[in-house]
Amino acid sequence: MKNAEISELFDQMADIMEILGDDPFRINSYRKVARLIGDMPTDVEELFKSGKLAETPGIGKSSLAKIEEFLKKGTITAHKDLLKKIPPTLLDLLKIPGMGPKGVKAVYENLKVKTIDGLKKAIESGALANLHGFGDKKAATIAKGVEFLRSATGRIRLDQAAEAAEIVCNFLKGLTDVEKIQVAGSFRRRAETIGDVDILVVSSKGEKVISSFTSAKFVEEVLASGTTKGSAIIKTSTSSVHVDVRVVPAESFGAACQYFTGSKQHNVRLREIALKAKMKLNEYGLFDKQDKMVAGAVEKDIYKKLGLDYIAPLLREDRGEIEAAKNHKLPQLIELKDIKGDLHIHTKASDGICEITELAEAAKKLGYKYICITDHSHSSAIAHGQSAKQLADQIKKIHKINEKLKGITILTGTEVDILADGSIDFDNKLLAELDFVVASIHSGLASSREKVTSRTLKAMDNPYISCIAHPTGRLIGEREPMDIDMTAVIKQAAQTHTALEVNAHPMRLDLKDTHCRLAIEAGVKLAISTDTHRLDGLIFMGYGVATAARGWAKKRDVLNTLSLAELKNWIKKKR
DNA sequence: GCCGTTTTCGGCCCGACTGTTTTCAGTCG
Repeated sequence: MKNAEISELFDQMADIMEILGDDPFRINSYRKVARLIGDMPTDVEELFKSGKLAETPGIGKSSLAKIEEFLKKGTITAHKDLLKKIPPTLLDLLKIPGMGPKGVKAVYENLKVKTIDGLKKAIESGALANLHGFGDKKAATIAKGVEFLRSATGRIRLDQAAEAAEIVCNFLKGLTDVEKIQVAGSFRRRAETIGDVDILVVSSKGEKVISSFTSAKFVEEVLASGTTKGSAIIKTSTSSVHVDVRVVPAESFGAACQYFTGSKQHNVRLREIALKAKMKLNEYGLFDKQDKMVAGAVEKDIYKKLGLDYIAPLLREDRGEIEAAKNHKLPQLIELKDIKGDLHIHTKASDGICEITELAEAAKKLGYKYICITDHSHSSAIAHGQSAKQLADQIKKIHKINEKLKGITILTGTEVDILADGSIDFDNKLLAELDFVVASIHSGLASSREKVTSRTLKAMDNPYISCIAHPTGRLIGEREPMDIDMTAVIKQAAQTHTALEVNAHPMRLDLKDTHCRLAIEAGVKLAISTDTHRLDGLIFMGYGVATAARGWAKKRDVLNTLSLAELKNWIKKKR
């Protein structure tokens, strides 16, 4: 799949044109193509061949020709030509917070700085501070930016963002001048990684609230502190998180929620719709041509006045939700309360740390009707996988526990390894004893596209395998997904009556949102599971539900919204 | 570079904060 490479090339062309001072609107169209291709869950080559790429709004003749060239030759002439115009290392400078295209151009032309190391020297010698348009403070900001780039990956996981949001919200709740608090930004949309946490506050004492925030004890560093906006790095138990707090007037609260929730692309589309209707939309409200506010205090009213159904934050990515809202075709999204059980759980028997009964009791408190115990199979030696005998004993043990247990049922299961040749770690006779089987790949993740794909397809042919767990194997920020043909996997899942897992762990979120959407469109059931190894991991279910919902999942698209009887019937159909 | 229920040419989203300035440019979201 060449989507990521093509997306990267278009972004690079846009970067170079920015440094060269090219037409901003032209640059924007390159960025748009980069985003569109990067977001596509389907192989761009397939879309090109079927002619669907040419129909995609935002991809015109010129971009299409460049993409075609890349598919045929592996390079884009326009990209090579642009690269000749600047030293390629200037693109690294652009990644430094505080350095934009103008700054990069200025240091290159005036100081002959081409690299981050060169920039560091220019900062140390004072040359940067003496440059026209710069100064001591700006040089210091850029020096910090260089450090930031070296230390951090820049983006954090959902659970890390959640902790930061909780710390700051709890603090703000304690301030007397704060009337309302709302977390916005990519965290509200439950994007898979978060850049910074945006928190909105209604208050008439903006400056006071901001200065309280920036001087709070959890603040490591203050980045900005004005009358309506404070920006700081705060300390959590696992990381340092960039948090922005913005104070807005009550009459603009809804507009601010809308604006700061984004995504940027979604907002651009809304403002275009406003302009066409002779109105203006900004973070203070929606205004008619006499500049009179027609909506602002309530977020839903903004959408209503623009002629749209209310769009849930999870869908605000400009992936068709605006058209659907216009035509009253938005899905009724799945919610956490629809979940009736967790189908992927580890215990002490393999690499978990809990007893079966502890997990069952905790799940009961969450309102679940069933859980499935799925310890590893013996090939996963690192995870202390169970032998066939150990699994057989565990089945008996679970039956016994079920006899005494009230209010929740424990299903017997396993997370069985898909071996290198696509065969399964246990024989079918043993698998037939189990209520529910998830299968997954834990070895050879870096092998070829053909290999990892055919292993997965073969596993799905097994009548006892009800679900493929973490289908791409990615670990966000740590490990790339396998090079697996998801179109083929989804097709096979539909044909073989196999569910695909949405692993809810914030480090996995696998399937990801766009793959969820493809699976749903193909009629595949999703199983949202935590894959927990400990008690407190059960609460990650919400991230999985959000990811599925970002893929437009409704309740009926998700396996573990079924009652126990319905679930058993569903499993029986394949056997 | 892309697009069209005002348009095949002429538009293309909007504001806060900062720092370097003498009224504004650059960056960010």
